[in-house]
Amino acid sequence: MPKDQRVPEQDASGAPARTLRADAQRNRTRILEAAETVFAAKGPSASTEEIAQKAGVGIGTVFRHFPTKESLLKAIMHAVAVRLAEEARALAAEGDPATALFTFFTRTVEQAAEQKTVVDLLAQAGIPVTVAKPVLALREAVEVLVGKAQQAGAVRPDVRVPEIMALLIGVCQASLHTPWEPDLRARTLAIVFAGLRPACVTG
Amino acid sequence: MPKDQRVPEQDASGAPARTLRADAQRNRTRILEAAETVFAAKGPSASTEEIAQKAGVGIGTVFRHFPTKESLLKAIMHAVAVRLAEEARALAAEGDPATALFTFFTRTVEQAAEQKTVVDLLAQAGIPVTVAKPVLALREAVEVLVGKAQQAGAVRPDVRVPEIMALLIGVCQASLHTPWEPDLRARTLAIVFAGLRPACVTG
Amino acid sequence: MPKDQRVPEQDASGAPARTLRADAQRNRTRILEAAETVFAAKGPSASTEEIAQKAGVGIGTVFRHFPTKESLLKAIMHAVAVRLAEEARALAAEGDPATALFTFFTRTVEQAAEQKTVVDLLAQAGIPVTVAKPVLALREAVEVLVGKAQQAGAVRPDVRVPEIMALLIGVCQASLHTPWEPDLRARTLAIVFAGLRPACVTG
Amino acid sequence: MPKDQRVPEQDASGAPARTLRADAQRNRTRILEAAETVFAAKGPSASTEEIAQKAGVGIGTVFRHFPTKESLLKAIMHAVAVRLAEEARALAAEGDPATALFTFFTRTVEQAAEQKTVVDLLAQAGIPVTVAKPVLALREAVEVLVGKAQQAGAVRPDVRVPEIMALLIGVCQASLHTPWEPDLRARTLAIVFAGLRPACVTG
DNA sequence: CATGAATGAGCATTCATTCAT
DNA sequence: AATGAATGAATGCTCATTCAT
Repeated sequence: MPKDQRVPEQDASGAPARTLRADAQRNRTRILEAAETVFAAKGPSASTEEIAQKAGVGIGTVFRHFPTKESLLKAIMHAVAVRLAEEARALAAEGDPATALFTFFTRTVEQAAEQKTVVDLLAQAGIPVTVAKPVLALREAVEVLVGKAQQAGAVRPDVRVPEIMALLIGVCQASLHTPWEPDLRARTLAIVFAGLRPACVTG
Repeated sequence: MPKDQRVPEQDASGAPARTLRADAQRNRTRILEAAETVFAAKGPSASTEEIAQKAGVGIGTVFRHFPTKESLLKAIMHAVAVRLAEEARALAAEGDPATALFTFFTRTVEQAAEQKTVVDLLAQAGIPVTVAKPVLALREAVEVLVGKAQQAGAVRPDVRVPEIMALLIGVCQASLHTPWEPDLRARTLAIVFAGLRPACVTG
Repeated sequence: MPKDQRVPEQDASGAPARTLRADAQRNRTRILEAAETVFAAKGPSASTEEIAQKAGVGIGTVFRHFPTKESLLKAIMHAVAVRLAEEARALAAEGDPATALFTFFTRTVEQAAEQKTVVDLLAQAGIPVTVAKPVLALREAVEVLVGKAQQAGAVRPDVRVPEIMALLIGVCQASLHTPWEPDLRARTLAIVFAGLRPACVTG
Repeated sequence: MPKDQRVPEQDASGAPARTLRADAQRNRTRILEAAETVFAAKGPSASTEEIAQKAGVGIGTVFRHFPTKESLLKAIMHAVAVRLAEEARALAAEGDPATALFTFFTRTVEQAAEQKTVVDLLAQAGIPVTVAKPVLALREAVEVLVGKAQQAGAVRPDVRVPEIMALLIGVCQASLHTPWEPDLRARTLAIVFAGLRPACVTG
């Protein structure tokens, strides 16, 4: 029945498997943005109604796009996961292997300080077998970074990915509850990074 | 017929500045215990009714003692803070200065893995100027531990308390979202501890 | 470029007094069929959206043809009424006057067991002055059947149409709530038919 | 914890398995009454809010007593079932065996004409194995009536209970959709009763 | 003081209906 | 004409909080 011009999906934004009319696409984006903002500010218990309002759409529109509050949350998580994974891959491709992991770590923590959502995502990215594809992609990207850092001798060879993820999650979480005074974040990360580097003679 | 012997408040339990009838005091304690259990299991969104039930009292009794759900949460946080501070002080008094901090850190993380409440507390204990007395007491106790560890040469002298608190919070939070496989926790802590120890020749 | 040949309305399908484009007519039919199926299965609380989907048209199209859910329901009722009236007339024309009424009665009940819609229709066909033409047509057709049955001596002369309609409605309704075990329906109808036949010596 | 005077449950009113404070009992009754009225008028799709309003209580109170809309409906059904079963038993005990069944039948239909709820109940009392106890009790009471009527020779011996229930349901349903003109109900019942009575010589 | 019934604002979700494309 | 996205009132249900018993 469709006689309208479909729009190819730019999947980078954690989007649905369907093609949408232009205006629907626009609304979908606005809803996601609003949701990201609101959830970031108030956590996942924020009301769907508020999101609809902030997005400037009716409540029904939100539920047409995301049939469940949880599905909306998931969509945002995916978007964030995709973004982080891209950053990780970019750093792995271009950056200095010896510092890329640390850079990624630092940037992610910086984002987390402002975006509760990043933290919530990472919470899901935890260590166990996570199902969602974008989250897995993120973990794989981090694995690459870790591998390169170890080959470059910047990270001890016996360190494994799970504990790095745990630390990443942890510092991000901490940043939520910590109005990092100017360089507290830097000092905290310095400790973690020092712990990751190969030891020397440690008498 | 006075079955009304007043009881002085034992302030260690983060209690109110009033004296209570013996049975009231008993109820207060039962409510706190129930709340700690329930909140630990389900997080702060657990329903007040459930707590009342577990405590074996009516809802009204809960609200008589804690006029707000939030005030109940706060009371528990205080209790936890007091407990942790005591552990810290005990370790500072008795333990080996070189390891006491690490021991405290490890124990706290272990508790956090089971007690969501510990994590929530630490979140409040963050870095900024926290008002609540018990929380301040906790931070002071940690300061002592850090000081001793530094004097013993077990922690780098330039490390300050705020970043240690941040790491403590972080690893605790992470433990919530991480079904720590057998020794993941140990490996994660190892990295943090390595980062805290004095470096050697680090060229 | 007129692909616009108007088509006169075949009123037998309970349709509107307008002429429609050929494709519109086709859609109208598909919607009615879908609605009959869906309403038959789920009753009148079925969602309009589901009907649109089953008909393979957009929601908007449904509402263009039937400006209200109720109007759609009414249209279906009419269609069913027309069908039943036709059956009644056919039986009156061809069948044995002594049994035609009973046959019609039986067939209708059989249909009702599967088609909630038939029951709903009959509910409207009740006894009072019903406005809708197709429903009146049905009642007239039944009147003919009754008249012939009475002339044939198969039905007591003092029986009137309203109570027959009431019984028809009733047994149909009952069939909805009664997983007729093999011949329960037959036994139930037998009682009704026995009640309709002329008594004998009844002392 | 309870220190208040409990009230023994008068189970005849389809009541819960709990004892209630006097005021709660009062509210429960008012809710049931309101619900019976409202459901009778608008069918089971009537809104719970409306019932609360009519009962003069808050919405929360309704849900405290009946945690689900369906549970409320069920409670009413039970109450009706109990009432009908009592009428049946009373007639079986005191009445003339030859007419008791017919009297019960007639009375029930009379009630149904005004109380949609009676009809809805009977719909559930259908023929199959119904689980709810009060409904079973009703069917058993009817069985007794039928048995006595057959022993008295007022009902043909080959008639079984299921078809009588089906007819009862049917006529009740019909009465809902039929503003029975003065004696239409009587004439309809006359046919059913004639069908139930032993035939004579029926040539 | 203790109790638990009552309250009602708040929330996720559905669905008939409207309207821009 | 057809489409399906948008709308928002309505609904069932939860839960912190109040208050009569």
